[in-house]
Amino acid sequence: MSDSKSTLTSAVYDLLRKAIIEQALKPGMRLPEDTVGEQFGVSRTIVRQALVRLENEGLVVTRRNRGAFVAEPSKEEAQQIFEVRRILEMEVIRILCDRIPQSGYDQLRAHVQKEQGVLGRDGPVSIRLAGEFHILLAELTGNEVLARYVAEVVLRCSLIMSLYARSHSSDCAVDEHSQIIDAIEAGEAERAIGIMTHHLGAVQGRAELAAQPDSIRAILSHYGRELVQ
Amino acid sequence: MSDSKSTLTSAVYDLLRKAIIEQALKPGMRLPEDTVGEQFGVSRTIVRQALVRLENEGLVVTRRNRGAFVAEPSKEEAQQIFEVRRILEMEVIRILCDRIPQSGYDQLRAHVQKEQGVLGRDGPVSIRLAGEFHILLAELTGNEVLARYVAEVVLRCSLIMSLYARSHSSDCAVDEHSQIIDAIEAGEAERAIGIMTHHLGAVQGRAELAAQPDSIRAILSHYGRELVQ
DNA sequence: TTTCCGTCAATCGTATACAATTTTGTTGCA
DNA sequence: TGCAACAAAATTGTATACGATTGACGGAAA
Repeated sequence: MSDSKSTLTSAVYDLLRKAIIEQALKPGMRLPEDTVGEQFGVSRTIVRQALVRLENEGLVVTRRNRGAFVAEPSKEEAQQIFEVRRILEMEVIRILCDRIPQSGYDQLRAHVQKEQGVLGRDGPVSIRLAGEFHILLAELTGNEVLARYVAEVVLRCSLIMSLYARSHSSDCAVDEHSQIIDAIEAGEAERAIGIMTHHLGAVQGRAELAAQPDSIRAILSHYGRELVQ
Repeated sequence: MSDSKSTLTSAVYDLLRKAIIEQALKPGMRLPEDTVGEQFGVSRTIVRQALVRLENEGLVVTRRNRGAFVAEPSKEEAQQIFEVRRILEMEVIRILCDRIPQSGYDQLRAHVQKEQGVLGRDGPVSIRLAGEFHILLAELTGNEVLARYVAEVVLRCSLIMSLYARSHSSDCAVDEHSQIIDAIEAGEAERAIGIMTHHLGAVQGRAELAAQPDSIRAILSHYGRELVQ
């Protein structure tokens, strides 16, 4: 992903992205170029380039002369992202049932074990790991373009969950991850797709049920935006 | 796409992207920040930001301390992009058969007419229009995220065609565009998907048959790279 | 008290400057 | 002639500077 790109820009980009996904930086939060730059000991030039990349991926939005903010996807946008995610991941399953590298199952099962290791806790790590399982699935297809898009929508889904979901409890999710692996290994594409659809539907459902943003600042900033514009 | 960013960066980005798609800037060509900046009368700061965006979309690659180049997708990468395009566009058809705005057919037919208007000529305009038909289809789904990804892969396919295809003659393509519209209007999802698959297959086939890059400079740069690294 | 307007601080948009790195050209030598 | 080493030019990576825009605060008028 970061190719052989400029070290500093990619470093800032990686850190900001991780902070957003792990909810250290919450949706709606401002990201002043000066502040971020001082924090990391780099100039605004670097931060700005990282922000451009983050905006392209939908994790950050910028308003002219106002600066960058962690994205707060609307419910419509969230719906669209989930739809695209479902489209892509269904096809990932189909491809994997057709062709999967030898080490694939080992990698997947190892990842699930990592997930089970942090199962009780409801922290940022489990959020990140849950997403990374799906990204790993996509990478195993060998199609890097597909994997990149899957990674993008999975990350944005993590952001959406942090906005709309009350709890990230992914207890059932981990179990479903195992079921997906089993179904792929059995070559039962349709069953695997069914589990994945159900899995994503559950994730999406948890987001939609808790329709209210759970942070006061998100609510306020939302109302504030309506007043302003 | 460019959001509310009426900035210089977006202007340079748009111009460069158009130039790449229309093959004014050919794959492998260098894009020195100075030169581009002088050409458009802006500083390197602006150009660099535009290049960052173009790289994120896969139209440009940059090598550290070496600068930016118009992307030269390998055949493997081209294959992957076509695969993702097929996945996305099939789903676009399915969605449109399910729901399509009233004005949809008018917009589509108007676009096909524009394509037929430039049918004889084999110039950059027809290349752009052919791609824009598919982007328009995606936009009609109402799913902006989906539309954005479709636009991205379509653009990259245009780049691939300019690398690997001997001729861009899209005579049959225009006709197939009409057939796709008809099938959608008739509500025959599977037939529409069949036509689209065949359509994309033909495009992909034209690219693969002419497996040799048709520009000497592309060949040389490829050999050059092998020697250096 | 409320509303309007002006000033001000904060922050961005852009250009430029300097350092670091790569590429190129040239010279000397085998 | 061919190769190696060194010097010069070109180009990128990063930081800083300055003008421009925005939003906030506060005072004055209705």
